[in-house]
Amino acid sequence: MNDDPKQLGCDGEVSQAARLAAKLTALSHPARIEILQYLAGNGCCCCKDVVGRFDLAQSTVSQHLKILVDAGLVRFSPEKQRSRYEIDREALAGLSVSVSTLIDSCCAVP
Amino acid sequence: MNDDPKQLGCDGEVSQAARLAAKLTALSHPARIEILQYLAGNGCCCCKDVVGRFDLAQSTVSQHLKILVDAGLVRFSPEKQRSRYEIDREALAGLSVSVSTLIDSCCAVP
DNA sequence: ATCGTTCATCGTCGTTAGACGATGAACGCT
DNA sequence: AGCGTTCATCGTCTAACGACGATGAACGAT
Repeated sequence: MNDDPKQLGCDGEVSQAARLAAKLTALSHPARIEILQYLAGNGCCCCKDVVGRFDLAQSTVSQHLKILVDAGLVRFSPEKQRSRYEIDREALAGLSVSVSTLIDSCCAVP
Repeated sequence: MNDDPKQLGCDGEVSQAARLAAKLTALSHPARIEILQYLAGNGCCCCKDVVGRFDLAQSTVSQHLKILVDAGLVRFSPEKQRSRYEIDREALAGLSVSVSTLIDSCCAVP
């Protein structure tokens, strides 16, 4: 385990960390955490609902929602007029497992 | 639960999301995830060890380590010459709980 | 005393994030 | 047809990130 020339695996390990980091990036903003909680508490929301809830411009909220959608944490249905945003519970559960796994592996004493 | 004027709690909830977001920001970079794993696997390391492991400049590694330390995920002992960096397992465990709590609360059906 | 190591910090540079207003498309309603 | 709503997108601006090289301090070793 010490004879690696330089960094960390050819692709598998790197992209795994990168994938997790991408999802964590989506979660690493207070507004997005609270938007997620709001979505969770309200099942299904349109952008306007969220806008009315936070002190942010509509474009900003739309951006944050897009980031959450792109990260795969929120599902998006381009409804006719008011698009619907909904928590992706499976994805969130998966992320929870990933984080736990990472942290557990870091906390385990070798 | 719908009569809040605008955003989200006066301070408690907001700063809780902000605090979590701050820690997640530290975790939201592939290099830092891998540095964390490396520290976990090696108990206690100096900066040079990490530098030799990753394909990053010493100053960059030092920066990443500082971010992890500032987030409270890594403990730092300014040893004489080679400073020691060590995983803070308690903090990591606490973060794991925070993330799980957040996600569980988001996955719970109201 | 001098040299090599280690490391934090500074300054720089290019890129991205975060916030906003403005705009225009799509739609419901009258 | 015309109006109001909703929303994604664009452009802009500032601030922060990520990476680097250079520098200097602190220390061990010779």
